[in-house]
Amino acid sequence: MPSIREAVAAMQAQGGLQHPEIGPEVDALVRDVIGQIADKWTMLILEALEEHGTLRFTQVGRIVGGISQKMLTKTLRQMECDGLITRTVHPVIPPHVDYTMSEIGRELTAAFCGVWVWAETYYSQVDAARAAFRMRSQS
Amino acid sequence: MPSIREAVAAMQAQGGLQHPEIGPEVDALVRDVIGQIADKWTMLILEALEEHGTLRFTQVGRIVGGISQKMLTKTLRQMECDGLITRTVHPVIPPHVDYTMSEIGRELTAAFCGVWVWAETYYSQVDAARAAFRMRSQS
DNA sequence: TTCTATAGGCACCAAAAGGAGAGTGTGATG
DNA sequence: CATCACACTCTCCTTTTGGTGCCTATAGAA
Repeated sequence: MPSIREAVAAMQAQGGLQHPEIGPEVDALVRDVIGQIADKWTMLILEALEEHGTLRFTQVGRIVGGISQKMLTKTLRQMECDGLITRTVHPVIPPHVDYTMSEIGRELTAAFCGVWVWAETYYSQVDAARAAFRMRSQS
Repeated sequence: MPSIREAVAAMQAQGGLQHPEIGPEVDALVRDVIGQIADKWTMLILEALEEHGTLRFTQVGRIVGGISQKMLTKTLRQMECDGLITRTVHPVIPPHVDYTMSEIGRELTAAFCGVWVWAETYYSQVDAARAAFRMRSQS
């Protein structure tokens, strides 16, 4: 199993500064990016777009499911801002807006694939661990 | 939600994994698990443990950096509950508690490696996209 | 004797996230 | 004429998140 060490050497800046050539500002940026994209709705929207290609506003909402209009707007704006998706407005009435994944959005989806597989593989073990934890806490 | 179900099925087809049936309750659980572990502090703590092996409470706090005691306690508890880490209490004074990654914690870290690499690779493009977005918004 | 270190618990408070519902503009449709 | 549809925006409200400071026990050091 390849170590995460090489890939995220910048993160060591906090702990031991074993790689001084990667500055703390890079570390902060990577942290910030992770903080933004490591969001529930972002991942679900990425997945919806990966599945269905180009989608309209309400279509994204329907496919993701359980998301309020407010959060849908906000998350889509953030993703557009970060360059994960492309927003195309057709100036017609009623309004028509298309959302499409960008190249780095596709790359991120591919990178996140492993986490989905992990969840699918281990969710039962996580569930068992939670039950065991509750039993331990009671005694 | 059929979207996740199909996506995971596609991943399994790609990776050669096989699961006979995936119901909506499984989907909800997977969503829940993703929602729990897709957390900033959880990821940083996982990385700290991957880097340094077994750690004590204050060591984790120092290595992660910028985390309050309250959030450290809470996140560690959640991770222990989910079975991502193992907590060992040595009944001595002053108290001594060790935190170690479990097997599924290591698997998750490995699965998440791709996202760290993505962030390392594309953070500059994300930064550029944000600047472009701000320019667009102004005009 | 006094002080320190460890791993938290608990109470209080500020800030942010997030949901519900109403409003908006207008062309097409009944 | 009235209604619908889309893609939002806005306000009000509740819930969650997260920070700060104070508290605990006690062996060993100063």
